[in-house]
Amino acid sequence: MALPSSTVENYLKAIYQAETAEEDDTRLVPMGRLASALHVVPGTATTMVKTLAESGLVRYEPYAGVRLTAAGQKLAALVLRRHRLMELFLVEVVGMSWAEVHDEAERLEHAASDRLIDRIDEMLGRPAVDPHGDPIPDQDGAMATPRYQTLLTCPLDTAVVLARVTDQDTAFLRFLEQSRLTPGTTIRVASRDAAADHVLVRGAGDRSIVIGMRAAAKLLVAPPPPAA
Amino acid sequence: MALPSSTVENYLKAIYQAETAEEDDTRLVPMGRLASALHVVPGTATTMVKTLAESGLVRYEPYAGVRLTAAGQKLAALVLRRHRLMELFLVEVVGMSWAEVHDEAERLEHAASDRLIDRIDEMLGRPAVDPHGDPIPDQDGAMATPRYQTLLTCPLDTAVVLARVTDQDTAFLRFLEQSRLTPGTTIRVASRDAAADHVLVRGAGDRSIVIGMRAAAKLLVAPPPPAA
DNA sequence: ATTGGAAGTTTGATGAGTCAAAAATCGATT
DNA sequence: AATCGATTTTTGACTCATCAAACTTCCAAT
Repeated sequence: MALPSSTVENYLKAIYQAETAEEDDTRLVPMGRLASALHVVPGTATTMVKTLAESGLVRYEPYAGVRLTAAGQKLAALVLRRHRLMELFLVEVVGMSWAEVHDEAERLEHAASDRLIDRIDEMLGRPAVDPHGDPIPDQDGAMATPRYQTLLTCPLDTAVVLARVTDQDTAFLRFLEQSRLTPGTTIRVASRDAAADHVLVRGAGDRSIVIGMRAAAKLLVAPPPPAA
Repeated sequence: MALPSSTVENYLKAIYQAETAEEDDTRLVPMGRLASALHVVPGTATTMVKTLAESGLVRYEPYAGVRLTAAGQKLAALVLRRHRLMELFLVEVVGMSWAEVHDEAERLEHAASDRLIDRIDEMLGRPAVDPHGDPIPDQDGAMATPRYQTLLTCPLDTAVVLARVTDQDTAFLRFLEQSRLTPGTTIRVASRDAAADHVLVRGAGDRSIVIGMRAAAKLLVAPPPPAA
């Protein structure tokens, strides 16, 4: 019941993200997925998960997988809160690039006190989302979870607003930045070609960007806001 | 030669600070002092120091003590750089209190990348000292080390500028803040009484503050700057 | 010179987190 | 239903950092 180690925090975070990555959120997270998300061998994940289960943070079903308990969910959400507030802080206040803050926050999230995090939250005006559009949980671990469409599912030739990017890879983010595909930007999907495995996006300034379908699935969009 | 663990960083920092705490900087740091600074038992310090010696970061003389090599000094200075820039950043940019930033920086110094630290350095205008007056090493680990007097040694009834506080204890710092004894303040020592073990300070707004001699030794002062 | 106590070192053990590799289990296909 | 292959679990070992407690060394006072 002492304060969780950063290893424990990382396991909880990874389980949380694996759970919410699937729309079917009743499914257990298999050990293999968890292990590869954390860059450990499967045996390590099994061992760790069993101790997490003993702490009451997860429910573990041998050979089936793992799921967070309410306590584990709350802790995971608070880790995400620290991570996402830190990211936004690094972008807004420190002036770091959108693409590079993830790795930095990955370490700082375990070192920052609640006091510091709350101060940052206040400075930023209690923001709802981080620079990638990921929602920021509040002090109780509660967060809004809007359901977005992706560039694969949204209507063609219709203006939509890029709302969220579900991949933190630096190179990918740098590409998006260069292509002006950052959250808040209004775009439209011109066409999709399953055979070519690509999507043609009409972005800011009517520029055309072709991205693969795997990448397109990572770009979440919302209907444009009612014109101001 | 991989990146040092935060434990290694803490040992180097503690050795560095123990070395420079004494004016006679040719002396070795005894294990006991190091162990108590790090809140470990002496045996632990001995073991760790031997592995540091194998890495070439310290020179270790059994039963005598330990001293940093050039490599160890540089690494220690870079840890202090991260720590002190972080402290100043937390005060200046985040608006945290002088008294509480030390503990926060104690953890963040191990998590912040060089990139972040350099960005902070730039934001703050490449400052020379942190909020406690401690000098900030540059990227190469070099730092100015002015020799100050203390409230025990400076001339009586002479205006001096409080330059540095060599104790990071939160309660002590809070007391100093309350007493307006913060770096940059011009003060004078009205009297010293060895029998009473106290020093009478005339501070800002001519207020009188009586502090013990142990505390007085922690307040370093410089001659006042030539009047502007 | 001896010696007693302080300081330092060694030894054996522990806990956290990890890997490699052997063993067990599950499930999909025949 | 039997089996093969993928996934998962188990086992044994290892590293890092630590402590407790036994042991050694040093030095200052007799």
